Amino acid sequence: MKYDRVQAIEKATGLFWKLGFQGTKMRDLQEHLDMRPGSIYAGFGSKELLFKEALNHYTEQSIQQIRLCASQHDNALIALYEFVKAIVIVTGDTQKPTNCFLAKTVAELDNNNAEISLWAQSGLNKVEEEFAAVFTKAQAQGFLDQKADCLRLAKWLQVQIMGLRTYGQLQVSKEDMTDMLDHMFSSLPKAA
Amino acid sequence: MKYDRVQAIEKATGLFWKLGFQGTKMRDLQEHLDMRPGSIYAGFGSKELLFKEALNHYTEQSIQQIRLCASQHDNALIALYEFVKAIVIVTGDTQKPTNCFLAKTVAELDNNNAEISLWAQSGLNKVEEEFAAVFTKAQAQGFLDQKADCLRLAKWLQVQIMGLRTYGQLQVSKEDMTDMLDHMFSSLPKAA
DNA sequence: GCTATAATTGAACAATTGTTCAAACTAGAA
DNA sequence: TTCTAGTTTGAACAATTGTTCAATTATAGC
Repeated sequence: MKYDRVQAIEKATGLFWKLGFQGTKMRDLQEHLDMRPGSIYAGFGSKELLFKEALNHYTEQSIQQIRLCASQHDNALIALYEFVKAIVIVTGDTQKPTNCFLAKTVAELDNNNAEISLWAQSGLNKVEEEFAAVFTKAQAQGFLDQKADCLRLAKWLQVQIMGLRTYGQLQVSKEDMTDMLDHMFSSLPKAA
Repeated sequence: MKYDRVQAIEKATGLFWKLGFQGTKMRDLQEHLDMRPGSIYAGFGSKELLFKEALNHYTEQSIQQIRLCASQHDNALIALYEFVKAIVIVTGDTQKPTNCFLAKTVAELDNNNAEISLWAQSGLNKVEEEFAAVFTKAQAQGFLDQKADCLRLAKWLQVQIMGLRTYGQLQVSKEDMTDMLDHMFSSLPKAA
């Protein structure tokens, strides 16, 4: 029976996310995906190609999450707040790393793996565009100052999320995290 | 002739910083330090112990930089601004990664290398204490609101730096980085 | 059933990894 | 010079790495 491709990519994403590209060994993947090396290579070509699939999957998933949040709240700014909160405030049961897979990949790999790093950077750009779109929506809704630069705000949000997610790997209380999150969003240029 | 220990640690720090713990191979170190494997092991014990030395060196260096900035400016808030600016705004000639070595280490290593990760976290705590001390100084100088929580501000500053340094790895213009940096510091609770 | 195509298996490979250690070298005291 | 304690050397090792491929098993059309 042929293996379930989507499920395999999901499992690979989880492992790569946690261990990184170099930290994940083919034998870890074999165990985690319950696939033999031949099958993995037949299906994905190489460790690097499978990793790129994982980056793509993660990026698409992230964008879907942003759109879901945007559709669930009348106020686009609150939608962004909830999106970030869901990522940053750890709910004890999930085992997902607090870290951003794309940012982690960019940090891990240098020029020896430039292609993978650029792949991850491209994912971050897509996410940033999505943020900008939601800010524009907030502007149209009248929740955000008309003069605000949405592209710049999207960059700013990326920085904030990267900071919070990196910091979240340390032992920080939920209160401190929520505190910083609230402070962050209260500094946005609200409509007059 | 015996090798120069401090210089070796400095070179090792640069390499580990750029390539990470897993990405740096013993043979890279041998080449970079111009030392044979036997000498490295005689001097440092193992790759892991040398890495810890590098983390210590980086942490001490960072704290010294903060103190230097603090001593060079009458306004402690401006001192912090200049410290962050020097780190985040890339001056073309230096080859230092924009990334924070400690944060990168925490991100790279999971529970399989918990000890090293905790070592890096301890370094981040020391730096955070140093930030808190400078904020307290700013308060004493009357540049910061007396009611401000300096420990909380230190955490906030860590988050901002982590965000900016991670984001700085992408292709961003100096203008955008400076813009975010200025915006960041302008949101501090200045004294009335 | 039979055959042909597709997918899976897992032993094996060459390359790379962190590390060791006997031998060679060095510098200073006698 | 001779002795000795401290260093450095680099070939070698066992373990681990990403990857391959001939053999095996499964699937589907007749």
